[in-house]
Amino acid sequence: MAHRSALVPVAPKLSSRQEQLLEALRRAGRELSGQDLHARLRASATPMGLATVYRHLRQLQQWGRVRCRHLPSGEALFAPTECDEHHLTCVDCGQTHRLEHCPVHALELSGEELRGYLPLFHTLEFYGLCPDCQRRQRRTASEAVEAAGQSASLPSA
Amino acid sequence: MAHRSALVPVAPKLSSRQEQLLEALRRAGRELSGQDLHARLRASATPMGLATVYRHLRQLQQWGRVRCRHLPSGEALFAPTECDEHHLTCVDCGQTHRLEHCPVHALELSGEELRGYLPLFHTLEFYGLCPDCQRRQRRTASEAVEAAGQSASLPSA
DNA sequence: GCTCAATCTGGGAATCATTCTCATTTATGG
DNA sequence: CCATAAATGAGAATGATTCCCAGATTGAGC
Repeated sequence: MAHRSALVPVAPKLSSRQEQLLEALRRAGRELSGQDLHARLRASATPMGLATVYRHLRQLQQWGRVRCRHLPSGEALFAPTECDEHHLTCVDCGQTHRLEHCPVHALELSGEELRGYLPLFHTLEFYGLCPDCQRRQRRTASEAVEAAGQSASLPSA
Repeated sequence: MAHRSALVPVAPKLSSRQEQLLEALRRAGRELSGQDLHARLRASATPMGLATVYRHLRQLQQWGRVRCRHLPSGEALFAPTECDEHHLTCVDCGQTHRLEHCPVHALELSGEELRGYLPLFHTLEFYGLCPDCQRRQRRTASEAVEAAGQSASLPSA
């Protein structure tokens, strides 16, 4: 991934609260929601209000230091941009798995496609049905078919 | 893209309301939010309540007929899965552009990585700052620097 | 055509993450 | 120590989505 220092127009020194927030994200070792972060910092020596957490998250995102993705539930998850990972998520139960091997290596947009944007980060997310939810849905479907009262099939799963 | 017919466990005939919803999405020619769809259908001969819109959208998503992505604002946008496109979105103002050329062609997960999931769809989204927001931020930053009444420099990183 | 049960539907309340408001606190410079 | 600006957080406001439930619709069986 290209280093941001050369590109970002505002490459600001972070305030101590911003450092604190980013550090908490790094320590977590996994993506956290705004609420998660608030809860974690609440326990620390210098708690941070929810409004402040969200304010800084947005700022850090615009500075390219933090990226954000959304679960199917709508919950927003944040992580440091240097932690560039992708996921496989069940659209039913919401369970998500980190992908070990990034399926795309050099992921970049051409200059033309950039339209003058300053690139900050990207998300690549896969969605599907996890084995449990597949089973549950198959079961429900069978019941529906039975209820529909038919003859022939039930292609033996 | 692999056709779903062979894969999806429940490849159900859609109810007429579900067809109506999917058709509205197709006609729109762009991604729509649940609220958008509700508003559009409200005008039709057979309006659909908000609860029903969301119910069917979820169901269609689990059947692999509809995919969903989230704007930075958290708003969820839906589109038919056959319409497989990606975007470049400004993390500040939220403006989004459709990418004309998909930057990745064959995007697939290995069997091992699938963990038994039934793949339904994926999203690949790029985020950055649009030219306007870059300018605005540069301006703000300069003011800040002036206000800070500098001297030497930003201790680089 | 009629009856009954199961399903579908939509209005409105409930939820919940996020944002906004604004009074207070903190930092900075003089 | 004073004055001004920036940062902060408590709590209200917002807004999308989901939940609840009573009424409407459907389809099977008669």
